[in-house]
Amino acid sequence: MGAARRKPRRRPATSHDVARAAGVSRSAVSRSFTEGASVAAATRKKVLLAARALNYRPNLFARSLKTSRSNILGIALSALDNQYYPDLVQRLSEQFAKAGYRLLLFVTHGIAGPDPILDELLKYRLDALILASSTVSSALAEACRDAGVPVVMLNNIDPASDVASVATTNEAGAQTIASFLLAAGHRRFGFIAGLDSELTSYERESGFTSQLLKSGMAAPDRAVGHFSFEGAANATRTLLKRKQRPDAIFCVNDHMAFATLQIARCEFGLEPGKDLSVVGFDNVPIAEWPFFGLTTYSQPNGQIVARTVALIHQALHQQQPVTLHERLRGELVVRSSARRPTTGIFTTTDGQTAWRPDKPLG
Amino acid sequence: MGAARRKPRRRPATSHDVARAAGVSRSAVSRSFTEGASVAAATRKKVLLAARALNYRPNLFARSLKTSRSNILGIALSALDNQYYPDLVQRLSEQFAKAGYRLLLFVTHGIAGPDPILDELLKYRLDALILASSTVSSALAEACRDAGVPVVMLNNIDPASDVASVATTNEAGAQTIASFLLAAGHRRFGFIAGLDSELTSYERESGFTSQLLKSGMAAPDRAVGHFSFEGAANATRTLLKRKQRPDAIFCVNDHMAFATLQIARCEFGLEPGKDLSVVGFDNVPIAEWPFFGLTTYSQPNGQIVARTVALIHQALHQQQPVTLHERLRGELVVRSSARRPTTGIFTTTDGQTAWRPDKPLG
DNA sequence: TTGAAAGCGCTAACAA
DNA sequence: TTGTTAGCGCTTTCAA
Repeated sequence: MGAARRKPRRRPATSHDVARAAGVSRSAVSRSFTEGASVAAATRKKVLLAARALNYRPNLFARSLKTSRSNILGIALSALDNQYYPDLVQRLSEQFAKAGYRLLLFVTHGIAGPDPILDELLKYRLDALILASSTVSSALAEACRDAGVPVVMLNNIDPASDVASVATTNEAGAQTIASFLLAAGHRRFGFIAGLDSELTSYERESGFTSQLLKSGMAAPDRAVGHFSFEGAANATRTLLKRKQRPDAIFCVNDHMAFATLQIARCEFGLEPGKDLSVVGFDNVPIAEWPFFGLTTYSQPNGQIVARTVALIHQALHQQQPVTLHERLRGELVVRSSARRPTTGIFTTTDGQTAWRPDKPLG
Repeated sequence: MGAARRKPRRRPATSHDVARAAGVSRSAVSRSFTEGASVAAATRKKVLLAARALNYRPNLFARSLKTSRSNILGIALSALDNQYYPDLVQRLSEQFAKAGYRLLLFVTHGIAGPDPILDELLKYRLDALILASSTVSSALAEACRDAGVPVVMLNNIDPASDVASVATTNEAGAQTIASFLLAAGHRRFGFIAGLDSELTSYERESGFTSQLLKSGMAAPDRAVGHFSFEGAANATRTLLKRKQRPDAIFCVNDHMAFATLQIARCEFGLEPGKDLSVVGFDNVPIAEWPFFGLTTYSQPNGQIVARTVALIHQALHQQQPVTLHERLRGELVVRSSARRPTTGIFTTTDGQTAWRPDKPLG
């Protein structure tokens, strides 16, 4: 079947082949494929024609040897089961593709020390590295940076480190959530943490708690959910079994909030938004599904990605290394999983219902 | 802050640097980093020591120039929002990492013709290409194959093409679902297709319909959901608004089944598993969440990935190109979204509840 | 077991 | 604008 049309074509054509076919030098071929190089239009046309005929495409790895630019970016991820990441990866992939970069995937499931993956990362001459794994240490980031690879950490800030990072305003977001729940009349709060060692989790907890204390409330009853569904389910059971159970729970991310929502309803018979308010953080795509209707603080993924692209572009095209900690503001998206305050609700430009405090938070 | 400990280290160390430091030739360095090369133990130790001191790591791209092996695999995906893919990608990434390969990501959102992405793919000297996007044409696959890049298509078979593929037994799975629903006493069926042009969708529909007809039933009432949540929501509304509404709906994948479940309950007040049976296909991670409890035909992702690894290994280490269409059997995982038959239910070795027909299907 | 030498495919001075 | 030349960092014959 179709054996006749199979071309063996053992070795792909090289610039040498094209040069010969077009009757020019290899430099002319190279220049024809380089944006803004000085080639006569006629020459380029000849070359492109020959190239097409021979199915020639410049070998990027050979090019990278000369230019020391691979056009490949590494991206380190851990939990792809957390719905937040697929969306982020898709956006990053799209935006970087536009700029001529591809993403090389490194899935690091909870690696502690920097060493095992570091060798792997450095073997490929990555133009830059995006660390989007919350379990990855900033030591790894620094090692890469010291090896000359620009690094951007996504949603995983280490203020003590001078590695560039882009993140959401976790603390302000959590403060907004606290104010929102207070404005809705809640007085007994629960909090489900991710991992105590994790800064993102800490920042959100800190913002939430500080805002409650500032308003004269008690600190929230807390449990740790380990960023996993099962962990969050257990944390929810712990909180809801207390004699004085909370009537509002803030989960450090949506993934865990989904667990809380389901355990509350299925095991405790509590109606989210009525008997219990549940708020998450991330605004992952399925948060808007009718079964969840999760009220959650959205991460501005579009902006996060745009800034990441800009930062890496800057690191690649300027002399001095980028050392910046950027914070991007999200929005509290209001749905049905939490009771609504009577004031402060508005509609955003993209048609979502959101909430902001009447007066800016301290 | 910490400026003192920053090492500039402009250019990474090369084998030449290491050779000089260790007092050996560059060949000796190369051999020390090559599995099974003939080097004296003492020499290798010297080299490794010097390498460590200089932070040397072989440049994979330079190596690939000589060996014409990049150790990079391309993976083309479209819908990362479909929960099926993150799990697949994670498994592929893990298994291939073990074998020394990395995945380079190509997110193709519904590209029609082969050309735009083909150039991109071929610029990188990929050792092989995994096509896991259902919207990608087999023409693209053939173009890559003809360019000398082994291709494996995942869950996207084109029987007319001789490109290797690994897929689930879609037809048998759908037949099992039909039998399951029949055994549970259903007599009025609905079907939500993905895309009419898509073979996976067609195979599942064909298996479902043929089994119903074989049992003397009418063909299912059908609507097209375009593999999207909104599309499936609309398809569900269409089916449930009929005067003779179906009491069992098979959705071509889980992603759409979630939409059906929610529309049925939230907009039509139907209780899944009681008033209406809903069955999906894939068994994505969240199918087991309490709110869904989706009865669905599982894809054997572990096996799919294992076979993909094997196929690519084979294509890379043997002479003749691999041209195989592999089919792997899944299991109908029984949860609560569909009424259960009284017989045929059993527990699998990994503790899941599943169903098989009493006598094998024709 | 080791080193010398050639070359993988490309780009970038430099000179013409 | 073009071709010549010299590598980028590595592996791999081939001799020693």
